[in-house]
Amino acid sequence: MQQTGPTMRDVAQLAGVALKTVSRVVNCEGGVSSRTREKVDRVVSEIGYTRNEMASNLRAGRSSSMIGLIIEDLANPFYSAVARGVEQVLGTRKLRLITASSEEDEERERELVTDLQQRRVGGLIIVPAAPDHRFIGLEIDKGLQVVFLDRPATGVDSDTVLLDNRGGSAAATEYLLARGHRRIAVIGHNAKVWTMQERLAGFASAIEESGGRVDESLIRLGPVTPADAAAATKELLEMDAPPTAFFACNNRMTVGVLTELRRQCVYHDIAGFDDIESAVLFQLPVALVAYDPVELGRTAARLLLERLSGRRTKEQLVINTRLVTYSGAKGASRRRSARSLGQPPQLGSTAEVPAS
Amino acid sequence: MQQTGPTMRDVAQLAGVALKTVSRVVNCEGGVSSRTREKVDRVVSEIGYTRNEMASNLRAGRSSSMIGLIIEDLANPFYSAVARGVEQVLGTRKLRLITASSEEDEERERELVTDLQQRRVGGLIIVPAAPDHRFIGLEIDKGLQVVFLDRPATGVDSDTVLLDNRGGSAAATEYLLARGHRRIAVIGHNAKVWTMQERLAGFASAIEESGGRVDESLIRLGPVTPADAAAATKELLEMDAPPTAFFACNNRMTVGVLTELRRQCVYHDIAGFDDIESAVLFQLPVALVAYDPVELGRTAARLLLERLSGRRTKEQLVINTRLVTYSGAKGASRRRSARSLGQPPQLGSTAEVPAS
DNA sequence: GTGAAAGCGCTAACAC
DNA sequence: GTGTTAGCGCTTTCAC
Repeated sequence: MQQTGPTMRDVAQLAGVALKTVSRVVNCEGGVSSRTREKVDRVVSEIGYTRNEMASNLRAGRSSSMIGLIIEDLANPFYSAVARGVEQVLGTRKLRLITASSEEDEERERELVTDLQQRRVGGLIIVPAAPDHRFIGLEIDKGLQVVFLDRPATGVDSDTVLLDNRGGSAAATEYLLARGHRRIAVIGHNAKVWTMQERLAGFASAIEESGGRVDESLIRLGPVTPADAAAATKELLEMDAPPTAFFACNNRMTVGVLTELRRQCVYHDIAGFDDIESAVLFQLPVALVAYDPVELGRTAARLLLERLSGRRTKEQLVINTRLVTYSGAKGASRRRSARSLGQPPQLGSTAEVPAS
Repeated sequence: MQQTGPTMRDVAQLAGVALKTVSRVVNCEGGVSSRTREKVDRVVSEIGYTRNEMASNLRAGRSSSMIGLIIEDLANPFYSAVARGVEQVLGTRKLRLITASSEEDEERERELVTDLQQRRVGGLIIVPAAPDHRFIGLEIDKGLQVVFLDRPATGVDSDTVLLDNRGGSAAATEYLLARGHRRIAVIGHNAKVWTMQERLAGFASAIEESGGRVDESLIRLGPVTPADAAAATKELLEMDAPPTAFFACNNRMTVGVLTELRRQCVYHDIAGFDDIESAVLFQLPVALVAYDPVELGRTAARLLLERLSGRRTKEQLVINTRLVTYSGAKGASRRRSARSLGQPPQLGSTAEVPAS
């Protein structure tokens, strides 16, 4: 773990120049004759000198030129796509990304914030896990720049980037309504999660705008795994007046519902939140709410860069979604038979997509 | 970007103690009376002091207690799972992870290595992109600790963690052979990639061990997207003596082959490298070579920690794979009808799974 | 138990 | 163009 290596002083000594001259050359500051520069450069590559960024940042009173990203789980493709988007934007400014998974654990989230604060990151992008984020408010007051992602933080005011959960869910629901369905089941997980609440709200608003009423007996909240969702689907189908269509609140729910429908050879209409890469191969008709998670990350990173450049206003951006329908037809070579029920993905828009 | 905040001196002054005493308290060094400690702690939380890790590491001559992970693309679920595995192991030692995508670009890879070296990371885990890694050899000689992941690096000698590409491919091929196939097509991408070569070698060895011979006319290398793979499949099926089964060298190829087979309503046997999450729903019989990418990451991280603890030998570990078969039967509630043709996933084994 | 002094590797501010 | 001095925020060393 000891990492010493040659220092600027070593280079200066060997090149027979002053420390500051080496600094000038290494940092391309100019004001050095080309003869001197070459001499220094030669020594640098001879002894394999690498500038110590920690010392550099310390002396200059800068942050560590790193950004922290606290997400739920890096292995989740949604979050890793977000991380990639962040990375893309940061790369243009020579900023590096520290990724850390909170595992939805409130205490771990706090620890990570503290840890990254100690490392003097330039800013933080956080998917809020804790129910209360006032502790981050304190850090923000002390000068930490923060952007919240995917969910709003409670008790704090800072930039936020969200998905259009309501609009997307409403569009999916309208799709099912347009196909004549009046008994639509909803399968989703934990209603405590903000995104889930939003998706339910989108569903409800579409139903109500169509003049219908939400039937609570058709709503099943709680399933986590696809197997849970399949079981819930089975139960729903055994009702006296079973649903004729399904709205699945995320990709795992969609897979679960599809699995059960297929098992029973019942081909009800289904719509779901989140696109699924290999949905073409399901050979079942399904409409999915798609969006670009990489763009979510990029947007958050851009907001953070703006803050680092001095902006102090609070922005809230909503990333649009689009409805993609997979026909399920056997010979279908076109994957997506209808698209963009909402506007195309679009940035900088603070407006939510109205239930069209 | 200026991040000053209160320092230890401020705390010392306000608490009426010496700088060193604050340091002792903050670092839980002991040798401080509880009265003094409490006094210091109070000031710390009053003014919201956070220790500056950069300064701490600098003075102590330590590395930055961060590890760099250079992969191809963080948005690729394979790599993000690897990253998660690395993160899990590092977390136990208060080490943070800097993730960076090389985008398979040789120059970018070099830049990232330099950048992370400048930040004085404790070590590096790299998925080698460049064809030649002698430049990393120089850094290793200077004391950088490196573990290579998923592919061996050429021209350098350091710890390496690989997948059992050959064994997995051989097992997949044997599965097809056991089902009576003698004309097996292979669809894979760029043969310049090491993993692809290994998979082809595994295929060939299985064919040859069965007494058969590899028919070059049935091998299609080049496809990148599923659409490419589908087109290649179409071509193969139009041959005078078409193949009766397919071996797809990665998940995208598998999806492509399946798409085309389904389009033509031809239900040939197919085996592929990489598991696919929603393969149950394909409703097509398929055998996939599965493995645990998180374990790959964990293993690499463990090797790196060992190096950081002083080990100087060179280890090469191979992560086993297993063959998972999806029946494709309509009412199949069991997802996996046969499994573990090879040994179960197992660590620390340097032996390749023999073609069983 | 506590503290004063020195200095990690570098850059800012000023001299020459 | 180049060098000198001071000091970033902390830990080390050693003295009391």
